[in-house]
Amino acid sequence: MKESKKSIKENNIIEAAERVFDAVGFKNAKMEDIASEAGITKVTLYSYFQSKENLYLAITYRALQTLNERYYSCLDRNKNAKGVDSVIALIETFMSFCEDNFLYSETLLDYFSMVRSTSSGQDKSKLTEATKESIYYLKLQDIQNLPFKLTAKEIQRGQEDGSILSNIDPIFSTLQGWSFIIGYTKVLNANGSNQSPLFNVNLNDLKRFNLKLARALLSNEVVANELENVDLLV
Amino acid sequence: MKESKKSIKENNIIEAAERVFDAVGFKNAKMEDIASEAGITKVTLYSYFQSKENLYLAITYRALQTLNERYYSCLDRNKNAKGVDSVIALIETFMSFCEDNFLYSETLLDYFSMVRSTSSGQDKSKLTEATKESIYYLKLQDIQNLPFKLTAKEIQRGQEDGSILSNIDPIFSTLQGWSFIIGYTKVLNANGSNQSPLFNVNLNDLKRFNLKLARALLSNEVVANELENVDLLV
Amino acid sequence: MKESKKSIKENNIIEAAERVFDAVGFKNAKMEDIASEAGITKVTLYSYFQSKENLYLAITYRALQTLNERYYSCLDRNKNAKGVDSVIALIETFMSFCEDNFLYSETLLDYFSMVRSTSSGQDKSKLTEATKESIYYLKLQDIQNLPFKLTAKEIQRGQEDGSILSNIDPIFSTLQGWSFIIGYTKVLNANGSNQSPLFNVNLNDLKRFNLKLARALLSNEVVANELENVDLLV
Amino acid sequence: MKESKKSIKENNIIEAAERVFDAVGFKNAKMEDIASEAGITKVTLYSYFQSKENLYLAITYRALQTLNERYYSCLDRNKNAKGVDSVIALIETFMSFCEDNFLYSETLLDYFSMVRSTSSGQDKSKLTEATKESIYYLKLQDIQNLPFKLTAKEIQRGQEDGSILSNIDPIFSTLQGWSFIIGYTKVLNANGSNQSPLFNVNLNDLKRFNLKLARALLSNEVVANELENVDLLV
DNA sequence: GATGAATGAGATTTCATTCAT
DNA sequence: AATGAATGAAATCTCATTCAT
Repeated sequence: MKESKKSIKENNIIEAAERVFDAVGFKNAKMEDIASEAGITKVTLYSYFQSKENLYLAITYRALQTLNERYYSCLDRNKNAKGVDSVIALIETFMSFCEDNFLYSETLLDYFSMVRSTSSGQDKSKLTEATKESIYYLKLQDIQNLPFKLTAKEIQRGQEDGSILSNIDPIFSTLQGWSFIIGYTKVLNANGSNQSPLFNVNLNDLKRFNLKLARALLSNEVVANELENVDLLV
Repeated sequence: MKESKKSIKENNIIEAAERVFDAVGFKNAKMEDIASEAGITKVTLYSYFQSKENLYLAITYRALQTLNERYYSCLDRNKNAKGVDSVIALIETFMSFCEDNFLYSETLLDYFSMVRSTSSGQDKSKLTEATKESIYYLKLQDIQNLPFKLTAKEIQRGQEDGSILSNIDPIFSTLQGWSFIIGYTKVLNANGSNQSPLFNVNLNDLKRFNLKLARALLSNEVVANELENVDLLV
Repeated sequence: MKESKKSIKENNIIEAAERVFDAVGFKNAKMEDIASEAGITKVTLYSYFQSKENLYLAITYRALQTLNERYYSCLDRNKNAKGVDSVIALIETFMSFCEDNFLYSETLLDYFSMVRSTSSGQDKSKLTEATKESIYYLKLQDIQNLPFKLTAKEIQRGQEDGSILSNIDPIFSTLQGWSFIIGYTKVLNANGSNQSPLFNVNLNDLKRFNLKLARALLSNEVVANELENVDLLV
Repeated sequence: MKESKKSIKENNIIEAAERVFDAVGFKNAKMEDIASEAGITKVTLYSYFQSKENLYLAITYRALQTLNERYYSCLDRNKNAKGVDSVIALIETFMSFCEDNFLYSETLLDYFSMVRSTSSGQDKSKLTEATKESIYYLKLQDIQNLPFKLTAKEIQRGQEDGSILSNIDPIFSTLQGWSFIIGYTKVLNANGSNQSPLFNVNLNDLKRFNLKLARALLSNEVVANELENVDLLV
């Protein structure tokens, strides 16, 4: 089978799996059902994806790829904009991505929970065999830091064009933004959509607030100064 | 068996389960292993906890109870402090709690992911039967909003004592703080501990920054004004 | 479960398997069907016998044990008879055993085909993994030579009591008898029963002839002399 | 493709299959491996032989054809010899054939085990579909009795030329000889070769003894008389 | 006729969970 | 309440066999 054809088939399967996982969750999803949703047999399914976990990681990989693509196209759209605008747009892109794709956002969060700092040689006892053998687990490691790095680079660009405060640490700020996004997404996912209110709060307001906050932290000298002087006392 | 005795045994089991889940994760943990870690047989284990998920929810319940206790004792410690200090202390309490208890923080995040707004009558298709039948699932629903409510009340107290800006919405701010905490915790858990740096960032700095930020957002008029005027442009 | 109980259950399973194998043959027999014939589930079946081949070898072991028992009781019946009579009775016992138990005789023949001289360290490439791991494969090796040895010993007894010619080699004669038995059994099994004639030959006549021949070879000096003088010319 | 070309290819495949079956046995042999041993693909293999069993029966057919050819050439060599010599030569031919071709002898024995008296209308439940549909299964039925018949005819010739006792039944004796051969072969195959001793017996001695015995049974009046008078007592 | 992909049947395994004693 | 055995659901694997191109 030509690569392209094989790839199409893989895509079909992944999409079928996404529908099933989205509908009933990982645990309840049966390989049999995923296969029949994809219009193939279980064995064929296994010939493409060697385990249920591998299939889940394939979806995770797709999620991250999709996110990365959105990042790149966002960067492209903002290549002439100021750095700070681009950074905010990236954060907004991530948030929107999570709003639009419950499954994707969950897979990404699951993934980041799982890796537990792959940089260091930590104990892998929590990884299942299937995960360790998954080709997608490897592939994910190659691109997992991409959104992070792209954001950090954009912050630097902002510092160069003067739109972002020069005394902030790009890495730190990226991590800070990352934690905003995850926090927002988790709250969002615990809710269902940003249309339905959680405790009477419209989650869209939460998003907007986070974005404003991010912008201020990146570029507002007054805010920066004030923060500098906050006394923690803890 | 007297209640107390039974309760002691339940505790032993839960603690054994915590050790096992902590070591190998939920998926890899076997009921058999948990039973033998607790020094009992599988069937006895089942007589106490009717399913693996129920056991996990029992731990989750314990996690939330523990968190709530820490909240209460934090409130007690700060009953004479200003509202804003108390709120910041609560946030710090939650963060520290997550730092100290990887398993507890994961169970809580899992739980909040799972409930997906129990307030509204959403589809429960992703809940397993075991979860629906779990007594701890019910018990959790009774206390799940407690930390949230306590925080909101403390913000109101802060507004009354003048330490917190009067024009902020306590519910909104609580949710905002909640998302900070979750974001921080997820980043933390993806790392391992706040001692080891992630991308060269000391996570303790991230924590301190978040706390400062929270304090500023609650009480700093200048920051509030600046934020008010941020133009999003997104 | 007490040993006895476990043993009873194992027996039930083996008997169920015998019925199924007898009815449809090894290849066509499904573990599922054997399980349900035994009134248990597949998994339980597997907990007793780890593979289909192991189950088959268990039947083989039973076949050999049964044969051995018949040998012992035959020896007991003939303990006061002359050696030659005992030897002929043993051969007749084996033949009858094969007549009565098509499955058993096939399993034994399969087994002896398979072992290919376990005495020497031959290549085991034809053995499946399941066979190599079978406990019954090991157990069979312990008793596989028993009927052979018992026969040889009985020939010696016959030589001592004068009922068997002193110049024959017990081992050689045993092997010779063995090949008679196998030859008869194979012809028999290719037929179905010794009641239905094969090429118009009543197989019972073949059996009687073989027994007569064996007796003559063991004890008839005239025949021995004649054979001695046969010129092969081949 | 011309018939001859097709036939050559078929031969190649059969020979490849023989190598594989010989090396690892029927059960362990994979069609994939046979195909690649033959330098073709699995599908091509299937276009020539419709099933694994059919392929095995093709080998069986070849075995029987080869045996038959050897019988004919043996007959030819002995067309001027006395009947008894010819019969003994036939038996020796069969035995040597089995010595030389482990796989062939096994296929033949498997085949004769399988047919279970095709003369009568027995239940075919143990035959697989693949066997029933095999063209070689049909072809085998046409020639399966040939060695048997040729032997019987040769015995008759011996009776006519006076070299074989007139009062024996050719069919019965042929069957008797057949069972000798099978018995010898099975013992042989359980051993490996007639060079290596089984229980210290040189299998070549067993062969020679069987041949002598056959000759005596066919032509020696003294032996016949003695046998006549053997008392079975069983 | 050749090829790579797919199918179908059934063996085997793993566990959470339940039963019987 | 404790124990060993059994169950049921689903994952996974192995191959002979078939399909589509």
